[in-house]
Amino acid sequence: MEKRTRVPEPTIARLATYFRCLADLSDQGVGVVSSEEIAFRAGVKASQVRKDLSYFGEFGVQGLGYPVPGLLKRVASILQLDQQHRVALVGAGNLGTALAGFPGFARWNFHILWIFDSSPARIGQEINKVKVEPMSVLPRELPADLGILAVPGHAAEDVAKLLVASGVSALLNFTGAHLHLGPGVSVRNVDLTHELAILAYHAQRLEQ
Amino acid sequence: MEKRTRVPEPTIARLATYFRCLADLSDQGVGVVSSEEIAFRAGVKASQVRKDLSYFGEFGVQGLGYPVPGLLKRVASILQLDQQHRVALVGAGNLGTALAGFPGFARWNFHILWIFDSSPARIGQEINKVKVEPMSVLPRELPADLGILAVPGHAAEDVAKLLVASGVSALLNFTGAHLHLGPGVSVRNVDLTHELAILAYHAQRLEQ
DNA sequence: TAGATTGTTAATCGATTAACAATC
DNA sequence: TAGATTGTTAATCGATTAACAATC
Repeated sequence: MEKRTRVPEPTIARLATYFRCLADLSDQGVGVVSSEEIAFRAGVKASQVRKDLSYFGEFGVQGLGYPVPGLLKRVASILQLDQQHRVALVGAGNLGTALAGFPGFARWNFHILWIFDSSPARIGQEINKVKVEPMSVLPRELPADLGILAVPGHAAEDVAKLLVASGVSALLNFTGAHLHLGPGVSVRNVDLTHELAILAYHAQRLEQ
Repeated sequence: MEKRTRVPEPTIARLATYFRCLADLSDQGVGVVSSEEIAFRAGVKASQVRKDLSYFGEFGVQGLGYPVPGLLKRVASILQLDQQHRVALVGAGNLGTALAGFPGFARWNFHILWIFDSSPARIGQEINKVKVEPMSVLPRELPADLGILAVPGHAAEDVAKLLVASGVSALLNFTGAHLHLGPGVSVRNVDLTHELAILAYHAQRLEQ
């Protein structure tokens, strides 16, 4: 086992993919799986799977493969998916509302427990059993580890700072704005228009 | 200018970020901008900006910077954002409905013109002025270049193939499933639970 | 002209992949 | 034992960055 090398970010992202594959295999009652099979399902190379897992320990049996239940548990534990996560959502517009009701979150142990918005029309409404609170109560000590930003781009940075001041240490940012935050906060940017733009670029090249 | 080297995928993704920065600058009436300033707004290095742009030509003036209107137009043209895009959406659940009404899409010239779903409860409904059609009409020749997959994971691959058979050459995949499609189709995967899992991993490390 | 900033090269960095010894 | 597959090393590949000559 490799000792405490920094784990590459792409490895973490792939681990989530492996988790999903392993959960499927587990549902199907498969007991042991090879890196080759995981790789095929995840769309990567087998050596990549082995390398990724090796950052965290030795989970396989030579000549045989990986015991599915054991590996599933270990990957879940690495990604903290064996724990309940409390999530604060800011922005109860179109997208925020959809995110609040997204069934995939609960299945992965992510629970949106707070929703904030600045629009009087939305404050007080209930979305998925959570009451929308005014943004003006922020910052407020929140026992949440994760935050989701679904506000307009121009408000992004200010709201991000309020969430961080409320105790959130990782943010999922849907605003498209680049956040200038300190090194103590982890950010993942999801920009839906960017994704379509990238596809538009490729579609044009594929049409020729 | 570099000649016809393959453009790295991360470069294309950053181009979308630059586009947004340039649009902001243009709105503010800024006439000329340096790679340094673009880089700061986009959260990258200045040399990265210059390198990225150099794949497509020379757009700057030495000693001065880049003329904002000109560069904005060029980047828009590279990403095909100067053209209307017709998008087919499959899956009118929680997420699909939110996507259909996402105002960012229209602003970037992406128009969802078709919505398909298999649930009788949803078929015939109107979402954002588009009538939901039964999935059973697919495949059908669609003058669409882009497709969005917002169906449950187990249906993902079948639906993807129907869209491809309908003429779509690029897919935005929200299902979390890995799609085994040929090389003639471009796919971007957006997996919201994966994003939260990655953040959960980092949040744990930041808390120590 | 002096100062500034581009475009491009070459060096660096980091991630992916192939290969294979270890071993079940 | 023979066959299979892991864990790990070393080679490859590709992307980022620094540096600087070109030039406005």
